[in-house]
Amino acid sequence: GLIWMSPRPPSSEDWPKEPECLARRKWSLAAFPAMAELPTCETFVFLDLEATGLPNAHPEIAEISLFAIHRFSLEHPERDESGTLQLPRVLDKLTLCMCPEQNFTPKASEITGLSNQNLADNHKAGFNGAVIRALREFLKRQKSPICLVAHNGFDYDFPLLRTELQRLGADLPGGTVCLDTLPALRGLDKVHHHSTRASHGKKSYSLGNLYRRYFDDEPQAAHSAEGDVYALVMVFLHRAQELLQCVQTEAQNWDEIQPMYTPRKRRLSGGSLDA
DNA sequence: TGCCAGGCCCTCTTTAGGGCCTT
Repeated sequence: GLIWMSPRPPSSEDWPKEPECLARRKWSLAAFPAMAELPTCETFVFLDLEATGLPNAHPEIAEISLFAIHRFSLEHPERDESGTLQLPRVLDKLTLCMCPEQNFTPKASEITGLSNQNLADNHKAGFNGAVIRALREFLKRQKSPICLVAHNGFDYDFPLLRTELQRLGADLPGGTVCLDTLPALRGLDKVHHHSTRASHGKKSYSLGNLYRRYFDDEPQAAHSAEGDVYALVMVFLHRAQELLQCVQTEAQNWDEIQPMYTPRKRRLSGGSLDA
């Protein structure tokens, strides 16, 4: 006879016991099956965007930087004689600059050092087909599955990148997942907090402050895309073992990332998207 | 003219407010 394989709703027994960073996570039905099927990510692509403003300004990307690092280098960090963590093997690095059509907010221009005038003076093209092809080819060179990593990425970098891609009718390769180091690190600290409550006051989890706290040093080239990716890689590396565990349960499918805003469609420039 | 992010977290909380975090 026919055996009816009813899909069983997730029960508390299905919730991962390890790592504890997820003890307080609120599970959504949408996230659950994806988590169960998530294969081990091979490559971690750390990324950062500089853009014309914050989400309320409907920003456009002006600079993007990506460092591709294999999980092996994150699992086996190297230190120099003094014990200082060394930047892991960066397999490929891509930094692109583009002239946005949207005006920079004064604050965005101030902190990034980018401006519409300067990018136009340098005859820089916008976020176009050539950018998308470069991104795709860059990702194609990395062993999959790929996990994108960004700080506050769920609320900023990933939705904005999705918006810019959507504007040109493009998207990233299927199967890509993404991780946000901001909630991941907060979650990790929360788990251990009860034992060290009095030791630190309120901690800032901005990328710059994490870097200062972990390395007792000033981040270099802050608010350049490449400088911030460097800081992000080092911050990740400092807690790589824990964060790599979090990926299995905290990562989201790229397909589930909602665009930051609905873009006005733009004519594709910079050539066709066909490979 | 009037609009102007938003999800998460903490707390003097849950009938709420405010700060963080990203540019």
